[in-house]
Amino acid sequence: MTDPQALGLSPDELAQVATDLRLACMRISRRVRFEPTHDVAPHQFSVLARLEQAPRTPGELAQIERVARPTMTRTIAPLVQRGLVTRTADPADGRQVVLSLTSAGHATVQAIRRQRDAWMCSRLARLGAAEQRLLADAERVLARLAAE
Amino acid sequence: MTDPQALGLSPDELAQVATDLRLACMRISRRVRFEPTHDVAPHQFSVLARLEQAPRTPGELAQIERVARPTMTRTIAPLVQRGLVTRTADPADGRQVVLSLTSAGHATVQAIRRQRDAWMCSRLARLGAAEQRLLADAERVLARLAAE
DNA sequence: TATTGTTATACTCTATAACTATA
DNA sequence: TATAGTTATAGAGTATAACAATA
Repeated sequence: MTDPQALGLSPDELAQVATDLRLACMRISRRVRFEPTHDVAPHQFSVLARLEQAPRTPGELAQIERVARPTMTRTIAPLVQRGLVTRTADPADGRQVVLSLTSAGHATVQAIRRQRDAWMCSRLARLGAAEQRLLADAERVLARLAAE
Repeated sequence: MTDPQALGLSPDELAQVATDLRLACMRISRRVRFEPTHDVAPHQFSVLARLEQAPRTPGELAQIERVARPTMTRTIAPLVQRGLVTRTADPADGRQVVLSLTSAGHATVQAIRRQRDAWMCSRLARLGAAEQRLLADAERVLARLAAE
């Protein structure tokens, strides 16, 4: 097993790739986030995306998003006021409130997602076939990395 | 030229890769940013990193970071107070102030960068040799994408 | 008494408008 | 008069502490 092709990168090479890959991901993330949104701030979008999966109480959302409960109260207020989220009383526990996406909320989440995808999609389209396949393969590894 | 290997991905495949790749980059970026920092907020780190390249005036920094000048004034203040940045008068133009990193500022930038790299580096190290080389190649394409 | 959610208050980051000093 | 920077003030987003309603 002395075939260099079978070996991983050297520690130095690995460190260089780590730095460059991290920077590239952060820059892409930044570019995507700076794309025009439907006047929905990042923390608001996070909440809408969570509620898209399933209705949640404010307390659950606070825990998921790792913010204090009063912070979530204030994050939710304008979303309810704008008609993107509805509040319903929990029949089983009078203390709790259940938040759900309205149809307008669903539409907003999808529109923002489409915009963000469009940024990446237009850039991928300009690449050559080999590079497109390279990124398609790399994406699977990156997704695993991010999920760890 | 009907060899399918020579063709790019189909529009549907491209859209799927765009979505997945974007999400992976955003998640990695988020994970890296959430690593413990030396009590330096993201916007403060941006300024320190700029000053590492070269000394700058507050006005230049405001323009580069795309914030209002008074915002930059307030961003800089605690960095000067903590001894990470020094202010010197511009001998050629009495209105201007030149900001530079102190040695403590340099050390802080490098320490934060090392921490961020460590997150990515430890994960790359666990990958197989082929995946490491795949990401090394993909990084070059991603960097180009981010720079556009 | 413990828990869910809100209100009260304060700190940080951002902005625009007004001010000071220099060109 | 124009420019660089700061100060004044205000609007979000965040936090902790105190409160109300319910379990």
